[in-house]
Amino acid sequence: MTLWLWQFGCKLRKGEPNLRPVFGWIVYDCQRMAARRLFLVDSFNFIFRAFHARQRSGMPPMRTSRGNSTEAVYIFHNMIRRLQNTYKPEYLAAVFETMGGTFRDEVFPAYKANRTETPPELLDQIPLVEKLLNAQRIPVLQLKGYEADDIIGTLAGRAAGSGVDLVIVSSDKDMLQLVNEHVRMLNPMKDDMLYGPAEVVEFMGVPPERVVDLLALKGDSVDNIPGAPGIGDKGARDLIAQYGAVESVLEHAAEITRKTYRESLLNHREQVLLSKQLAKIALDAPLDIKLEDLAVQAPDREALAAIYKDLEFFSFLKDLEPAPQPVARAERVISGASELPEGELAALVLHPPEEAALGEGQLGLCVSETECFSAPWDLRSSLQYNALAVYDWKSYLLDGTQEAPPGPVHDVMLYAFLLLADPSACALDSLVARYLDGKLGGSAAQAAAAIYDLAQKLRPQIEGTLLAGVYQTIDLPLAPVLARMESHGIRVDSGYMKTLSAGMQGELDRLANEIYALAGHPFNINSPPQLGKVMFDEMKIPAMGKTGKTRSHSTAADVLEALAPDHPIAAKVLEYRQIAKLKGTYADALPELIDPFTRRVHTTFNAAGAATGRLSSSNPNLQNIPIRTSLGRDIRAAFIPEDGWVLISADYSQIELRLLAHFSGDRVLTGSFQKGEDIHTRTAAEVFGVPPLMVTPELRRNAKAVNFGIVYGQTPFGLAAQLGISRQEADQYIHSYFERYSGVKKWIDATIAQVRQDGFTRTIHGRQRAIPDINARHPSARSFAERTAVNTPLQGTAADLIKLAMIAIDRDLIDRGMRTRMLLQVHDELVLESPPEEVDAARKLVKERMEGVVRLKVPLLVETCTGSNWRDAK
DNA sequence: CGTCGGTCGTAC
DNA sequence: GACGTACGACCGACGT
Repeated sequence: MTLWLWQFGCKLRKGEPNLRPVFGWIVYDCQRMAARRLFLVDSFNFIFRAFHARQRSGMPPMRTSRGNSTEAVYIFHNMIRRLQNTYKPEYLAAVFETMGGTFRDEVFPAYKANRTETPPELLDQIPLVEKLLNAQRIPVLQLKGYEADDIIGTLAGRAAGSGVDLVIVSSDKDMLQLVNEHVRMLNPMKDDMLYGPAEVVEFMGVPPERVVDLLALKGDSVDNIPGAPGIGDKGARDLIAQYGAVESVLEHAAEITRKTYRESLLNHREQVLLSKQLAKIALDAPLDIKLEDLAVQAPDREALAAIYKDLEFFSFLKDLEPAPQPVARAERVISGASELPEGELAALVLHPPEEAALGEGQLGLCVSETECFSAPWDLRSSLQYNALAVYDWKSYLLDGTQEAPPGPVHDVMLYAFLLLADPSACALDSLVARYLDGKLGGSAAQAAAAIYDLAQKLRPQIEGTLLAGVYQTIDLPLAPVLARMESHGIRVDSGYMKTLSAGMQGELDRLANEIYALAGHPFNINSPPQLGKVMFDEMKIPAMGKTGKTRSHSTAADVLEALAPDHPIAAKVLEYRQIAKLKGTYADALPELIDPFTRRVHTTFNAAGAATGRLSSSNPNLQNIPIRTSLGRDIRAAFIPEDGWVLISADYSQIELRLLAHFSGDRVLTGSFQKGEDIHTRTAAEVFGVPPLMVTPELRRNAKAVNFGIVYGQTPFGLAAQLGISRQEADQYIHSYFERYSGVKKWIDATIAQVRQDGFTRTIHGRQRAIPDINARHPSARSFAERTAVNTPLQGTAADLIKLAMIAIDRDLIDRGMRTRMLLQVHDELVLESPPEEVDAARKLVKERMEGVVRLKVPLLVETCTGSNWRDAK
């Protein structure tokens, strides 16, 4: 049997369980498509520094009840566990030095002569460290005659171009010479600071390839590298900046004006060259290791438990206890590819390795009514079960060039979403409760069994309906497109964002003090109840409205806006709120969500996220980045393209109103779009009975609100509140609108009547949504249902259209071998990034695909803009 | 100390 | 009650 895996999306590495239930030939979970990573731990380096840091801290030494020192073992083991949980590396090894000399001692016997002797209580712990590593099944690398640096350097050289990124875990600045685009250094002693080429320049003042030259000139007392006497850090950096490599500095030694430098270099030429030789990490150690030997494996739990007991690491011991797993059908554990059962169809689930589970994932498989299986899932087992073809699917998602799977593809989440049109009902446990009348078991095998059963139930309900077409032509083909967008992510300028945040904090402090002065005392401005008490009880400002549920005085923006002219505190609270919102939700939150390895922000697009068929975006939500206010647009400016590239934004112009024109066939509205008029100006002219040239900005603004209101089913009350006019005036606006746009009125009435009859509404493509409350007794519930009935076909059809355009654009970009990438979808907008030479072609392609996605009674119009950030690409 | 409903505010 | 679809920050009541 061939089982296909569809590897999707992102976020797994952060430990967020984000499994997508799928049934059939294909399975998908949500794993980022980034390069696999090899973590090499510079073990002694960490052990020494951690040990000495702890000793300096004055804490009492950590011992077992038998009196054995364990602190070095504890700290090291804890660090390894933290690495595994935080970064979920695919490959991991601990690198050690051997006792005895290296080639460096032959060229310079005094090398590292300054090193103090290793204290015996530390030395005694090294075998324990190795024992723990063995129990964790983490390979230990060492090679006689070489230092850990050389082993790491050699593997760094081999990693280049192999598709595997290397992360050196060390706090040794010498190691920075190895850094490049695919090799970074992670310093666990310094809050996991990650050094790429840019950080090396910032920290050392020279690029990685000049780190050796820097050390050769300034020397290193720790390793006893002599360097050039009289030349320190600053001097060395300046000389390198001017002349480059050490050899070149020496060549120009005679022309150096500063006397001490000139003479030092002329007199110590050989010593400097020797220093360079010592500082240089070997890239050619004779290592006999294959990458696959370093793949992370599940630990040997029994062995670990025994060691934890022996060392009295009781907190670690607790983590080892396996979680209880309910068994609902014959469930067994499989251990090898040869045991994979034969079968036509199968449901398969990949449970991501979660935070506490020691980096161990689970694979669940269900092949029949009676049997399901589970197996530990980590990289090693994926390789072992090579029938699962994990990496074929990875490459499919990366470049989209692989063949499609041979059989039908069933995704129960998408089926459920098409059937129910209710995001909250589509989680696997809700589906199990609804359709299987049961409870979801905890194991991956149980989840697979549930998916198997759900697929049997749901597929027949889709079959032969319009929903089958929506599934085949829209939702299923969109899935890999979304996965690619999530995987690409978008760059956020965190330095800029931090500056912005600091400025905002200043403003907040200033405003808070002014507000406290007006109130007479400090209070929590962020708390609506406290603010209400201050403004309406203490300061006796007349209150306007009450909030819905708690019946307390509302402090919402519209209330404060009304009070602002007479009450300075209201104006200041409004300003405070705006800044606090932008700072808390965006400026502070977004930099936190930058993936340290891709250096980009990877949102999750939820295909079952909105009842109308729209997508939703979360972690972070990139569909509500501010644009309306100037300060808000500053946030948007933090979204930037790849260096030297260009952001492209493509917007549907008035897509929902165009769909309204199409559906209603209204003469004025269709005519207006066919002639390419400014739609709000024309509406103002119609509603207010003036010639278009007489429409003032004020009138246009009002007409715009009316147009929006029509799409959302607005009431006179709502329009009045929106525009700050009387109910009677709002009534009049809406009345005139329907008089002039009688086709629209007819369509709205007919749509509501149809939903009353059928109980549901549909998009052009057949996506449907039930609206049971359309016949409800409660007038408010019924009105709500009527507004939903009008809005859903407009919003839902717009969602279907942009999804179809995305599928076409994605296909085109792949077929043409373009480097342009689609990054974001914001309901009626697509954001792409493009290398300069592709920008024009990409703009043309995107506009054509979006405008040509369907033929309506009115044209679709797409505006494209470019810029060096998202704000300017507008 | 964690969960959850309420309020408020961003987006389209 | 009053404008459709989302996500999420913050607060504070409530239960453990």
